[in-house]
This record gives sequence, structure tokens and C-alpha cells, in this order.
Amino acid sequence: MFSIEGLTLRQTEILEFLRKFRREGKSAPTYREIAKHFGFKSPKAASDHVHALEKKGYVRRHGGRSRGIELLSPKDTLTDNTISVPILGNIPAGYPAEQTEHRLGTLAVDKAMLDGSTRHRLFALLVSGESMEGRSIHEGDWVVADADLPPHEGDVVVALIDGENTLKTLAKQEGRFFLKAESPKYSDLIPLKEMMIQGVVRSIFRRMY
Amino acid sequence: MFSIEGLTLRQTEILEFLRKFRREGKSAPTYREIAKHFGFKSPKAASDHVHALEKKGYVRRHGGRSRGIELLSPKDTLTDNTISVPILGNIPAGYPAEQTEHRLGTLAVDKAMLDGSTRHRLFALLVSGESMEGRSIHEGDWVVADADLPPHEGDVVVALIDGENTLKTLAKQEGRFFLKAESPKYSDLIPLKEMMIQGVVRSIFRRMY
DNA sequence: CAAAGTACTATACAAATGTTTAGTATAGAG
DNA sequence: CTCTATACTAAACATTTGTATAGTACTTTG
Repeated sequence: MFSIEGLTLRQTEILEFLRKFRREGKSAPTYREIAKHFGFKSPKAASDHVHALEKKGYVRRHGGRSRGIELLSPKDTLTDNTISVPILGNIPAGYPAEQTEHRLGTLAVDKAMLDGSTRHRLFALLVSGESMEGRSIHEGDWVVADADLPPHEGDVVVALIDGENTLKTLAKQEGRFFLKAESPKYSDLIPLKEMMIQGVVRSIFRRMY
Repeated sequence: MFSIEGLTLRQTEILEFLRKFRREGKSAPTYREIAKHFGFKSPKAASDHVHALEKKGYVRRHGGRSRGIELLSPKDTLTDNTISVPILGNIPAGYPAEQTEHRLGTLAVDKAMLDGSTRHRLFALLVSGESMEGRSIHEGDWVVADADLPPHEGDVVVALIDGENTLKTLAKQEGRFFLKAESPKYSDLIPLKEMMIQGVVRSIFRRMY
């Protein structure tokens, strides 16, 4: 077994045992549970090890509380700073978040990338076509859109046009809203009628090859 | 307060309370702790709510065990499909991953975005300047770079030039390597001498406002 | 060489905790 | 109108659990 810096082999084993409980969504083990797992005949043995882990800064013991071993985050896995955004295929109608049958997977996104949208219904789409090259959004990019954010002029939106999802910019001309493609090839202005805006694009992800 | 599908407001509050403990690395609360937090005068009230959450599939109760409430993963947070990439400021020299004093935070990135680089040393940088507009990389974007990937022609790389990090494209002309800015404003070719390539850009993140 | 740390056993106690039984009250569904 | 679900109070009991005291034995560090 590998060992963690500054810890003895036994202490490493104990710490990994504690972490296993957390990964599984369970409360920390009791000292008797630890003792049983390692074959100790007294809970004091387990208590001593956890005490050593506390002195070395890996855990915190909440005195008196049952299962009172708190794992201090070694910079990983503890702080959940991500959101799982469902990846959707083409969404013919309705709120995309409810179309579970079109769910293709999930994309984990750092909350910092979705500032202010973290409690909204979000979805991710793979960009196809060149309609948004003017805004530096290309085929193969991923976009994360917010279904609950009111669209404003200039926003890149996911719109449903003729049963297909496309990315467009929301534009305003003479007080009326239009959808505009950001590409020299597509210069059409689409009036905002009988058509749905399914979400406002909040972030873009590109993988380089 | 928002509510989770199929749960009452109270049940949503209880579930969020349970999740808070987990986020903090602590064991689940006892029924009396839940009761105290919500002002219930009997632990049975808390117990009933958690029982309802169990019937609806959000938690599992380990009978008899203290703090025996296990949070069942609703497709998120449990499976760790992300990598925490350190965000670095300007890195004057050396392997960026070891320059912990320049660490500004971490960016969680979906492993799918870093295909093949997940075991390498990665770092994230905030893009400043317009030198890569030709490759659709703009000021304010985040790039994640791999310090262990051999650079190839055409790759966008993080290079150290005059003590500053810049993004450039690795180009080849007459068998020799150069660094090239991808902007009409900057057309200089920089010879690949006495200068370090600190990483190859693997993915780009943009936040829209 | 002594002191501190590691690695345990053995026994015991008070407090913490899950659980049970017995109710009350309200709202919504069939 | 009845049944079920929600949303609690009240009191009590058997375990579970953290913790304490008292040891033994071995290893590492100053």
C-alpha cells in the first residue's frame, strides 16, 4: 500500500477507511466499527489512531459526538464546486430539462463558470454548423444554456426553429426582437414569432485535439 | 426556496440540511440535531421526514446505526468525473505545477474535456491580450494546458517569453519551429530558443455575461 | 539512554441516539 | 366522506457510542 506523507502505514489505512465511508455517502464509522474492521479488540486502538490523524491535520474530532470524525479536505473531492449539467440532443419542444429521453449524458461544470445560474435549469448542447463563428463559437464546441434566464439583446440563445435547435444572437431593430446568425454566410434575420427560445448560453467549452 | 421534484418544501429543506453536512465532511446529523435545527420538539418529526425521503429514494436509513442516514447520489457529486486543475498566475520558470505559491484557486474540469491528459500535470490560465483571436481564444477565456504533452505543429502552447506567459501557435517553417501569434496585429515569428513551452492547451472555457 | 511516539488490550460508565408507542391536526385525493 | 400523506408533540427504553483509566510492548528520536 502507498502511504500519505507524514503518516504511518497504519494511519494511512485508517484514513483511507474513513474516506471510503465518505465516498459512499455514509457517516464516519464509530471507533468500534474501525476496531472491528482492523481486528482491534479495543475501541481505544482506533481512537488513538484517529487522534494521531487529528494531530497531523487530516481529520477533526468533534468531541462527544457520535461518528464525530470530520474529514478535512486535502484540496480534493470534498468541496463540490461543480454542477452536473445534462447533455441534451435535439429538443423538439418544451422545457429541455424535462425531456429526459433526450439525455445523452452529463457534463460537469465548475460553478464559477455559471455564476448566478447555479440554481436554474441548465442543459448542454454540442454545437453543429457554423452559424455562430462571428461570436467565436464553432462546430464541436459545447455550450451550456440556462433555461430560466430571461434573454436580453445581444445574448446568444438556443432557439427552436423548424423543429431544430440552433444558436442565434438576440437582436433588436426598431423596437422589435429578431434572431440573427453570426456568420457571413447566414445573414438572415428571423422574426421572433411562433418560435421558442429554449435557453440563454452561459458558457462555452472547447476541446483541442 | 426552490423545491426538488416530488418533494414537499419541508422535505427539500431537510434534504438540503443533510447535504450540507456531507459537503462539510461531517457525518449525517442525528434526528435530535435535525429537530433542534428546525425547531421540532420531538425527534420523531425529523425521523418521519427522513423516512419520507427514504421512500422517495433520496436517502437510505441504516437501521439502528447512529447518524445512519446515507445520501443516495442523484446522479451527481458521487461519481467524480472531474479533475481539479490548479489556476496559476504568471509563472516565471520551471514546471508550473510545482509553483504552489502562484496558485490562485482551482478549476473543476470534466474529464471528457481532457481526454488523454487526465494523468498529466495540468494547469489553468486566464487569457489576457488578443494574441490568439485567430484561433477563437479571447481575453477573459480560461485555458487548461498540459505540462506533460509533447507539443506538435499547430498546437496552441503556453510559452514563456521575456518572463511572461503568452499563448502562441507552434509553427514549422523550413524544418524549424517558431512561435506564431494568431492575430493580424501581431505577426511576429519568434524562434524557439532560450524560451520555454510550459504546456499544450487542451481545452478552453468561456463564461458569457 | 531517556523520552516520546506507535500500536495495541481490557474494563467500565455516562451520555448520546435510534426507535417505539400513542396521540393531535391539517390538506388533498378518490 | 374516508383514506392517505404531511407535519408534528410527548414520554420512555435499550443500545450505541465516546471517553476514561490502567496497562503492555516495541520503535524512533533527541
